[in-house]
Amino acid sequence: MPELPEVETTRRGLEPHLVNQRIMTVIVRNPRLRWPIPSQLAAELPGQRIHTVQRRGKYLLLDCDKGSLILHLGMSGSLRVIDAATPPEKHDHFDLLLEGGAAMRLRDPRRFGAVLWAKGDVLAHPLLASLGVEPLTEDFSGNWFYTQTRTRSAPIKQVLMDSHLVVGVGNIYANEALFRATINPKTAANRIGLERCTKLVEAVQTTLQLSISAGGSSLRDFVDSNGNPGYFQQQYWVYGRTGLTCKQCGAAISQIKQGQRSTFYCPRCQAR
DNA sequence: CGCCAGGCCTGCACGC
DNA sequence: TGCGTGCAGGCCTGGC
Repeated sequence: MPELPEVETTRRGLEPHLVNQRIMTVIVRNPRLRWPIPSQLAAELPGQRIHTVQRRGKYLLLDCDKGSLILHLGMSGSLRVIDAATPPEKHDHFDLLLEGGAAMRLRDPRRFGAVLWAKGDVLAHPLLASLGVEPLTEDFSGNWFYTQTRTRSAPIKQVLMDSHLVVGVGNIYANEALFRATINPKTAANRIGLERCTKLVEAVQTTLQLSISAGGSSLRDFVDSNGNPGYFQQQYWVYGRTGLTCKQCGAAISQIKQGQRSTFYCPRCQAR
């Protein structure tokens, strides 16, 4: 389940293998992702050079000569750089063959991911244009978050996961950050004061940073890696720990549903 | 067999 | 009226 740290780790792993590489061939084995992979890619991409590998939210952006390739991993997607001769497996839907014999291969069993092509300003693409602030920049501050949430009466967890406000905070890290900030996930966002907003913003940043740092250790093995950099090393405070004891206070971790998503929290540490 | 997990878009209903 | 907001549905497969 790639969240921002996994996407950023993937970006860092891809970057040295892709930048300044020329695309030789595009292989689409199954175009049926969240949206169809554009059929013109196979004709349009070969010959183009990749200039940068960037990230916006959970989208990876490969800036090429004549446009940008937009990649999203959905919830089960992974990207690897492998030898182009490696036989594809069942859910390997998309390859970019590079000069020199390497390939970037997308695997996505559940096909919630996306491969799209944007000409011109990629950030103006409909999927990217209305995204919120990047959580690891100064734009995401306690003051800003406090101001933004005054009109939001929804539970703080759902507001935190609104990608039109702040990007990259998925279910796992929303739960973890709220624990760190000792805020109850059900609290209405506009009932959280400036001080606690600041605490929450810092908790989000700490949670994401720590996770990126953990994922970084697998970067060296990105080529031929399992394609899930960092993901298996996670240590969670609350996520997936229903009924287990809180690592902070020993109370039993609760699980509830919010907006059709599972929420985990410590009823004692996160009382309000 | 049924249910659940996950990201996030789309479409719809609601209130100011 | 129009907009912001919040809710629900849908897309998929693997694992229990």
